[in-house]
Amino acid sequence: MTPDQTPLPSETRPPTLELSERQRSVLRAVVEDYLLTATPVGSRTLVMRHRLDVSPATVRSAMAELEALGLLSHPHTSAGRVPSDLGYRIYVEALMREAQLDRADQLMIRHQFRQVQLTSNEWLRLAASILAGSTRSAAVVTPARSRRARFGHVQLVALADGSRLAVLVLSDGNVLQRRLDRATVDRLNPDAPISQADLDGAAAVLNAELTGLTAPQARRRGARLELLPAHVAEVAASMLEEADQVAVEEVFTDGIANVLEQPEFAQGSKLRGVLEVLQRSDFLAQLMPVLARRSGVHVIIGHENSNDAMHEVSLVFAPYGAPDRALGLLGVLGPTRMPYPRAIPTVRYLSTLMNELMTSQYGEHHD
Amino acid sequence: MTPDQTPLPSETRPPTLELSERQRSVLRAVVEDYLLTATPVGSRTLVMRHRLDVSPATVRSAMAELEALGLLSHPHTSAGRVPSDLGYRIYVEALMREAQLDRADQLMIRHQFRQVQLTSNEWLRLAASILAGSTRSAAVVTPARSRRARFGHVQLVALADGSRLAVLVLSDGNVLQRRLDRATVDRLNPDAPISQADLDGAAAVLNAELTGLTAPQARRRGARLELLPAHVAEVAASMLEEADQVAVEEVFTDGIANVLEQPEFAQGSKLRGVLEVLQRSDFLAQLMPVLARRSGVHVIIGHENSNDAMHEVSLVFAPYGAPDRALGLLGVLGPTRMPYPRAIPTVRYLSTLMNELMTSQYGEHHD
DNA sequence: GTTAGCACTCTCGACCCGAGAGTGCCAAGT
DNA sequence: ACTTGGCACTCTCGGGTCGAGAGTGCTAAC
Repeated sequence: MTPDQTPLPSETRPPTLELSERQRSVLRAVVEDYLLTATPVGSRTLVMRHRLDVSPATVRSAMAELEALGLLSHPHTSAGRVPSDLGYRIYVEALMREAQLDRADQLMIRHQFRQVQLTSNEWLRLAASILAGSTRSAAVVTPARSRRARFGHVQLVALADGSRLAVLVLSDGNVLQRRLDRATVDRLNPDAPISQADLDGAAAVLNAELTGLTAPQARRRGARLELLPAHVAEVAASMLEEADQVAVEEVFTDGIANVLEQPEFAQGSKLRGVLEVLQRSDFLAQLMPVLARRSGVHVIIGHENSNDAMHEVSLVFAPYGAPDRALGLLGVLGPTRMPYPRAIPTVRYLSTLMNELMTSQYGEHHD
Repeated sequence: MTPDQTPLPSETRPPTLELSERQRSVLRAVVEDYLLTATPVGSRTLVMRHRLDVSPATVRSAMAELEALGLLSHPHTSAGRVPSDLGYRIYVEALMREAQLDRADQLMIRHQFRQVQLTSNEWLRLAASILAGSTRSAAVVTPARSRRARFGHVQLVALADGSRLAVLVLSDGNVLQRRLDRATVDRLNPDAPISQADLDGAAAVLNAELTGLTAPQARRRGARLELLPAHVAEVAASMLEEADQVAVEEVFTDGIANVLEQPEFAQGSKLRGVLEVLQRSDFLAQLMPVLARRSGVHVIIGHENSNDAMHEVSLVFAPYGAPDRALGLLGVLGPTRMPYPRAIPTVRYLSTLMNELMTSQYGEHHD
């Protein structure tokens, strides 16, 4: 029942489970209290609020031990204790209870997805919105893309205004479209065929050439594309380029306002760096291979994050999509004082749900 | 040379131009000083910094007059003056200089658009990024959509996994795609034709039925769609539905972090309401008709905004796109202490640039 | 109409101080 | 050996005071 998280590259295993039963329950109580109140928690209030059947003095000594182990910290003498990043990790891995989302919540979420006939992008939007609302944190969802997608089907359409539309279906289920404006069409091929029939012929050539190839393979075969009519070759090259930038180019976020409300980020400038990193798409792109290595929920707490700007936030993320096909990311971002017991099951459930939706949408895969 | 802004529904014209030359120059100096420093500005520093050839005492009396007119306000006795919303408006309409973007900036922006072969959505992303960077405010860009778009061309594609892809080109240049998963295909039509030729035939029927119609017209003709094969009718209905929700469903924002840095929003919770309103798409949808009524830059300052949550922010927005075709919104959002002299020319330039791009992309229109 | 002078007001930061919370340690109890 | 009550100690936080500084409004003189 212990959930499936890992610290990132996780250099060395922390001195985890050498904790006594008392230490464990005190740590759990401190974390859970702090998650709710956001104020350092003292021995007295801890005993009262969590019905520990010991005296504050006993709790104090346990706290001192936990602090020596690096799981708790003191803002200053004579304030209560606050969990350290390591403390949160122990909590998440060993102390947190109930790692399953309520049946009721599951149904509610499912219902929202069922309610409307949604297109793929709006699934992502909805997923972000649900994540944000349910965890009161910022949610991030990236579309599912495959690094090794193969060309499926190309379709060329002649439009009334003289421009051309190219639609490319990839094997990972994504659809790319590119429009060639009339100026380009004219430049490339002043007397190009503009009948739909001609374009169908060109598309047939492209399909024969490209279907089943990955973008790099197709590029290697680029020389032979030169034989194609100029305006078709242009489309093909442009498509290749686009299919190749698998970088996460589009990110759906929601609930940034939630994080603004957290006392940790009350003076908004602290969030600035985080937002900027999040915007820079390479951050998520960089996260992708790490998360993709193993399915399930990954938790990255504070300094475990390799990026300096993220030292004060936690991420709860999961990949979704079939591991050998298109992969996307989905998760939440918040202060290290993140409601893990809520966030982790929610992210897990949503990732499995998205898996379901994607396979039902695109059918089983065969290759 | 006076720029082309309007207060929103603008109930009554403010007691605008009854200002003496002295009052005008003092108001201008106060606004420009405050835009830079964000601190209430006093008579002494004003005279020094802006080389007014009068004594502080003279400035003080002018300030008192301006305050009586409601253009300046006092945070408290014995602090400097701060422009009121009305003061900003007078400034924007009558006092602001140089309403043209530098040639250098124009070229730089153009260059960024030229540099990469971008698809339509990435234009929007780039536009938002440029706006945000150039004005140090939050930028908002919505895609161009037409309320009265007509159906252009429908294409149906049979995919390898048994699902169908429908691509619909609208007269406003937008391309919608919808995928029918295999389960739906099977349910609707267990022994549906799956050859591409069959789908081409069905597409031809759809094209004949729908081309040139608006979504409402097409819906009225819905009865006749029943004659179509079930799986095609399903696509058509689903497309109709999608084409009809012209609501601004997708909004590109950038630079929210910029606003977080402004002292006005230092304690982030003030931004919360603003972000929420911005997320709720109906806000922009509601703005659209107002802005669309006249092209050019519209400035909405603080309380001029009908929405309560926006009482402390200013918007500098412009529509883009041909007025009788697809229309989108583009602009920036920041504190009422917005750098208008920078923001207005930038928004104006970007809106004309997007106009250019769209017409060159989609060609001239004929109907 | 403009300016210098002047009394007045208000904020802001520094400082102090006491209350309160919480700790660490020690000695006594079980 | 662990637990507990007691106690001295430390540190923050809020309130209050105070002086400096900035800025105003008014008035009288230019």
